[in-house]
Amino acid sequence: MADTESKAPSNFIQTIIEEDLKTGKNDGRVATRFPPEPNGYLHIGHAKSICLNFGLAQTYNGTCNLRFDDTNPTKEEVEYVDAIKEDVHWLGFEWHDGAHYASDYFDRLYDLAVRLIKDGKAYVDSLSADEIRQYRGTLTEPGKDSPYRNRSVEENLDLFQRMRNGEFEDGRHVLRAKIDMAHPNMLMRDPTLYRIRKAAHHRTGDRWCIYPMYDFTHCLSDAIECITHSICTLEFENNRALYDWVLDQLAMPCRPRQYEFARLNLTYTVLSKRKLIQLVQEGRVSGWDDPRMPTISGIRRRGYTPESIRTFCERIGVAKANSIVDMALLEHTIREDLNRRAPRMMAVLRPLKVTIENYPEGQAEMLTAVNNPEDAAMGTRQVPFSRTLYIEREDFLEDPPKKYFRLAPGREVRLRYAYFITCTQVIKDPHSGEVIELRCTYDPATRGGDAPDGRKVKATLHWVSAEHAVPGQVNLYDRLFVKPDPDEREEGKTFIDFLNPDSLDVLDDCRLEPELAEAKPGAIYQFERLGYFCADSKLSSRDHLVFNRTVTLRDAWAKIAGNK
RNA sequence: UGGGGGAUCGUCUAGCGGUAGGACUACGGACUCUGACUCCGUCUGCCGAGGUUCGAAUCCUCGUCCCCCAGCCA
Repeated sequence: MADTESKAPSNFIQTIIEEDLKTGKNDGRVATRFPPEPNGYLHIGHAKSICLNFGLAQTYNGTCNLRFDDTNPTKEEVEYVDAIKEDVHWLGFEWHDGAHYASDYFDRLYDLAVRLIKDGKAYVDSLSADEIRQYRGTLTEPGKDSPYRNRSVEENLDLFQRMRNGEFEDGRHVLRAKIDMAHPNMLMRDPTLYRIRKAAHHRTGDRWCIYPMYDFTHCLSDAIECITHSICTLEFENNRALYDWVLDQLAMPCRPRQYEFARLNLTYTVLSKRKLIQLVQEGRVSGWDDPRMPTISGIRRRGYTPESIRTFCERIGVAKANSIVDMALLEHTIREDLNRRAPRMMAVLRPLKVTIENYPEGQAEMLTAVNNPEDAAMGTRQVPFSRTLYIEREDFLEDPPKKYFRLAPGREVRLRYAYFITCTQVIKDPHSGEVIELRCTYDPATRGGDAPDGRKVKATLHWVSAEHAVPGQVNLYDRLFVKPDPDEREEGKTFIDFLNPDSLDVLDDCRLEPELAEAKPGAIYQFERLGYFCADSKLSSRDHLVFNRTVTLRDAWAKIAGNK
């Protein structure tokens, strides 16, 4: 309590809430809601809204409802409601009072619509969709009244009842609010309140053949649930007038207020359900939970933690100006989190054979490796070393450029937690000329990785013992799009044209430190010097290990090398 | 051209008449058995023009640019 009072509001919505609290509005109650339509999977943009709404409830000791905005049976499915629940839970939030559904309010909504008709505030229109569009006017020209606008209350009541009874085909009639066909706000030109849709609803089945529209449903659902602050995104600013109009006509016990904030945009990805569903349907990704997808399920499978997502949502802030957040911030928050908690392991993704010529054949020994230098409590483990090893192909260069510290002919480097080795000979495939093996010598005095004579090496390489290593597949993921803003208009092109052809690189000949054989699906690791990885929650098993790269480590060398 | 919103470092964001601050990025350095982490340092910003004021990102005026709205989607 003292905590929330002493902290300065961190965004304009908190400022509003604190003002409301100060003036005693809503009896000091704060009630928010997260209202997804179950017509797709949640993405990182929704995470912003979830963190905001649930976070506000936590901060001000209020409540936050989960409410499915399920008023369009032709687009909604239970698969989506289940996925949404799972995602909200995974993010770390518990909704108040069980899941709510707008469809739970269909009866009440219907009664309220009848009341509007009785009050002469709504009428059944029998114009076709096309005609309604024509009658609406344009941005600069007023619309004109429908010829059905002045039907009697009795006739409207009768027609609406018969709409409900299923006497008419889809599109034959609609219920409209009677507001003002010349209103400068297009949404106020007699908006549609109900339409006929002879479709089964995922919860109400075929009990209904008329369904309420968003603008009628949302505000009343908020009022029914006694929401105090109804927070939505900027594109609903125009809808606020209608939100208020509906609530003003129907005296509800609670009077919620709508506030709008800018939705999240992220570089190198797209965050619109329409586009994400297209990626899935066209098979550009393996599914909603493809680790390249910005969906919560994709991000989760990629190895992101809920904590890192919440931190991200805090850092991006909440404001009213549209913006595009740099993907680098998201990557920073996951690195920050994983650095603290991910056990370190050694994994060689593109193996290059190394023979330690002066190490006895058939011998092996265990060396002690630190599990996490950031957390001593995570302890140590034993890693086997032997005469034949694998190192990363990119850690050897026959003709190294200036600042390249790694292995090269005649050069000495350290094998992490093991020994100093020196490259004495390079063996190439006689046909291709490709380097296929390195012959090296090791210095037995450097066991553990320190030279008693104090000599230094510039590089430390990760490695695995050939006979002890376990095979595995590693999926290297990169940004889904090549352009920071795939939606940016370019002649004749769509966002599909900017998909990154290299967003997935499957490496199936990787050699992993033995301990990784025990990796449980979803387990997170840092593969030293490479990045953070997680065992794929769907595909990884003891028999076939599959790891997903969550994010690379920051890489100073890549920058140096890349700049030339 | 109607109505509704919005403009602060490269990016996101604070500021509420009194020295423009933070985070990310970038760059430089220190440290290092991960070219990681950590630490230190540097660069860059109030959309423009007027006005009010001792003093303006903040108040006023006039512009400019950007976003949203013409679904029986949400």
